[in-house]
Amino acid sequence: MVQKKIDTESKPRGRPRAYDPQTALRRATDTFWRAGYSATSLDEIAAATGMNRPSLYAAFGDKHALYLEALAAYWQMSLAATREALAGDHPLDQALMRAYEAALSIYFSDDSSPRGCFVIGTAVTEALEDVEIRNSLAAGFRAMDADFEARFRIAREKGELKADADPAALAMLASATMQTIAIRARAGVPRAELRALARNAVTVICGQRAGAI
Amino acid sequence: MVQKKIDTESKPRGRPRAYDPQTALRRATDTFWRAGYSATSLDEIAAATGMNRPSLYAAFGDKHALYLEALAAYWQMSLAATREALAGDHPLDQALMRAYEAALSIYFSDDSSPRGCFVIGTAVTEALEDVEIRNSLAAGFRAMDADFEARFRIAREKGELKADADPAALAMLASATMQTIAIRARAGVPRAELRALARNAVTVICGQRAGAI
DNA sequence: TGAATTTTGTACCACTTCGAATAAATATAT
DNA sequence: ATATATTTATTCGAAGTGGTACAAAATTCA
Repeated sequence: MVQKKIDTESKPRGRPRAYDPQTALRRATDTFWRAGYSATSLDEIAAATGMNRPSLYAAFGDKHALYLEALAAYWQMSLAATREALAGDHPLDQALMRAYEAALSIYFSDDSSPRGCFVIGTAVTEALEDVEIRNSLAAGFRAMDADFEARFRIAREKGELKADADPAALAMLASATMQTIAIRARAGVPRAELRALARNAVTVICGQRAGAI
Repeated sequence: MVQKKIDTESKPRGRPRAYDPQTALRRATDTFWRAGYSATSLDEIAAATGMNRPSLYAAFGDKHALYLEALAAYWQMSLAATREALAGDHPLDQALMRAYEAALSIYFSDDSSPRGCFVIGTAVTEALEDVEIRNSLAAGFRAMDADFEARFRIAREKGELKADADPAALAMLASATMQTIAIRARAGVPRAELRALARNAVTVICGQRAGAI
């Protein structure tokens, strides 16, 4: 007699859905990811999700709303991955490398071919003429900067960085490194090369070799 | 009686062109710049250039060929600007800031609104499914990396950097900084903020404050 | 069993897209 | 003048676009 949760147990009235909204959104994301927002047609998304267009509209609204939902979900997943990589008590350089490795496994998550970052690969182009996408971009970058900066602040307190190190400046460089990896992945640079790039960047950022006179 | 140059003086046979290919290409570039490759129609380009579609075809070939030409011209202009900024005998930090200032004045060259980098804003999206664009991207990035690296090598020889500084690693970071500026400009970050970002990055890259213990 | 409800699938619509075919216009050469 | 050469302008067409209307299908409730 215990009603487990409201509406979790009781089946809805009409014809049941033939798709799972979660996986449908993931498939739609994959489709946008390859060709970008404008070059992706609703027919392609319908084919990828196995839904037909009216079902897409019922589930997500129009193409724009669907893309925004995909973008938001990607940010959430992506930022969580970075945050989790930076968490824990690893040394600074290892924590940074964990973040870049996490990013790389997203950028190379497609078996057939590397595709870089969904945000960099699809949202940046649209940002100029689309306020909502532009705002999502700005907010996401701020969040990533903040995550890096928090870690650098901890590092400075722990003595991993000199007392006069600038966490915000280092965070920008860490984000920039993330972005250049995303871009270069889409330009065809192989994963191993990007990993080496990340290692070099980490070395400089941590100040172990960045030589001034 | 002196024939100045072959075919420079002698007018061609038929109806003269109503457009200047140079400015037409520039206008087409501006159009792609705003909305990207896929979202820009030939009609919009025709309107922007004042040409009609058949004339566009006669002059540049199809949409794809036109875009490739615009992309090549942009790379040439953009790389020349960076190279010129890095040339001369300015101190390293000033030379780098000159490069970023040059980039900023390109990214903010439109009076109405900032638009970031043409490459980052339009080519990265298409790179995945378009080999020629992808190759152009890869080559352009290599060229920019090489330009920065050459300057860092000189800096090391001149004693502006420590003897064990890694010019290639620093060049990647310098390129990454350029790219993050390009991306953030398109995301709406104001110019002054990007200039400050560049200054911070230069400070770290030059090793004046990048503090390790 | 039959009514109610929700989703699916087909078909359709108005519009845009790229590309080309064809005719008109404008110049030079003879 | 007339022929020739080249560009411009109009028009067309076939395919694709996002979005919607509507009937068929599949389920629950009474």
